[in-house]
Parts: sequence; structure tokens; C-alpha cells
Amino acid sequence: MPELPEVETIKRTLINKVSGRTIKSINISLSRLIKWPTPEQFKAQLRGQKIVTLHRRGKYLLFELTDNLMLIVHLRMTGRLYYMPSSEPDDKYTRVVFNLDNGDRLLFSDTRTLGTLYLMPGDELWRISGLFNLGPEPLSADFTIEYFSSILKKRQSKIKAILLNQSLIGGLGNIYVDESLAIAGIHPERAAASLNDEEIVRLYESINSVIAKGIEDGGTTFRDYRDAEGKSGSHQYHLYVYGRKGEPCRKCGATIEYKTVAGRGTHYCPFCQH
DNA sequence: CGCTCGGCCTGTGCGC
DNA sequence: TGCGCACAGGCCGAGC
Repeated sequence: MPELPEVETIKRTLINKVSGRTIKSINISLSRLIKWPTPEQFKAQLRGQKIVTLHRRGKYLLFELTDNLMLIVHLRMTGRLYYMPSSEPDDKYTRVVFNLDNGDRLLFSDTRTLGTLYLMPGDELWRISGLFNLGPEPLSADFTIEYFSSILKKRQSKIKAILLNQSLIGGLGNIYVDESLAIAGIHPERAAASLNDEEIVRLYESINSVIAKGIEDGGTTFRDYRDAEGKSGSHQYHLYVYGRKGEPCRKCGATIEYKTVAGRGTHYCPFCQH
């Protein structure tokens, strides 16, 4: 479900609530989501740990704990992290509960159960290949126009597939890729290497601006996504193409089309994206 | 090495 | 209304 702006929003709505809290106990109702170490070790090692702070890298959330431990959470398609006051009940899809020292709880909820959790020392993060191989993120200092240009110029794959590849650029997903391409006026099936310098700059700027706007709007809520307080984002009201199949393009009025590109449902304007 | 595709899961919404 | 099928903010591993 969530992409960089949604995970960033969860981080921002959670960091002040959990920082300084100690995890008293853990309830696991679906143990296969715990990928490292074993669920028993996961519980035993987490018990009594204090949460120092919270980080985000790409679509991963990293809870920095005392004793050099890191709790890593990936929400995949439908995962949610909720901060729940002790008075409120769990939701139906709660899979892991972290009981905190103030009586409140941190819930990991997930309908499709594709989410993943890990616990390991901070110097063993290489065990998580998706995290270890993550490329530079939009809006970060290492996501330069030179870097972006260099990864496009040597690849014949469709531009959409390149933008979705987390080892090349960290944090983009299906919504923000479709939006970036629409804003830049580039067709999702173009070979990456076929983009000229002017198109590369346009796409680079579109990616950065749409991610910044997504964060500013608190993410995009289509169905599952909520922040750590259970609130929806508002970027769905500003989308150019995603979820707008059959509706008029905001730029030219042509009908937004939908087809599968790079294995994903893809929305685009057949008139203004070349 | 680079890339594409199927599989992992459950729920929902659409067309017939 | 009921049913079946396609599809859903993601990623990994197999196979070419």
C-alpha cells in the first residue's frame, strides 16, 4: 500500500508518541510475518527495550532501540501501524501488538498479511536485501540529476519499470510513478534510454515535486492507507491520472486510459504523454 | 548482470 | 441478488 509519502507521514505521526517509551510485552497473532529472528526470539529480545527514535528509509520504518537493536517494519500493500490508547480496541486485522509502559499500544495491522517485521542489531541490516540495496530517495542529496540521468541512459526497459525499481530509486510506488510521468508528459512505456535531456530534467523535477506534495498532503488514501492516528491523507484529491480511468485529463481533457505496464495497472493520458 | 513474470494473501467491486 | 473473476499504494525469487 504505502509509498514514501505515506510511510513518511506514519513516521511523523508516530515518532513523538513512541520515542522514549519502553516495550513491556509483545503479542503475535500471525507469526509468519516475523521474518527475523524466530518469533520467540523476537519477543524475548524486544521485551524491556526502550524506543530511542524512529527512522524511515524508502518504504521501510526503523525503530531505533537501546542495546543497538533495530525493529524494522515494512507495510507492503495493506500494512498499518497504529498508536492506540489503552481504552480503544484492536482492529480486526491486528497481527502484532507492542504493549508500551504507559499502557498504550503500538499495533501492526494488515489485511493481506504481506507485511514483514525484523529485529536485529543495527550493524546487521545487510540481512534485509531490499533495505540494503535501496537506491537514493527523491528529495535526498544523493538523488541528483546526474545520477538520475545516468541510470536512465543505459537502460532499455520501460521508464515505468525503472522508476518502480527500489534499488535504483528508493520509495516510489505505483501511484507516484504514474503521477510523475503524467506531470512530466512522458508515456510509461517509453524505453528509459530514449528520453532526451530535457525530458529527463522534467521527469526528475516531477518526481521530486509530487513526492514533496504527497508528504505535504499526508499521503494518498485510496482504501487501506491511514496514518498512525488512523487519519486519511488528502493527496487523492490532487491526482492527475491515478485512479482516474475514463475521466478527463486535467491538462487537456482527453480521456485517461488504463493498461498493464511493467506488471502494474497504469493510468496515463494518451494525448499529453509521449 | 538485467530484466520479466508469477506468487504471496485477503478483500472488494464489477460485470454478467 | 448472487457468483466468479480481476484487481489492489509491494517485493522476492526463479528463470531467461
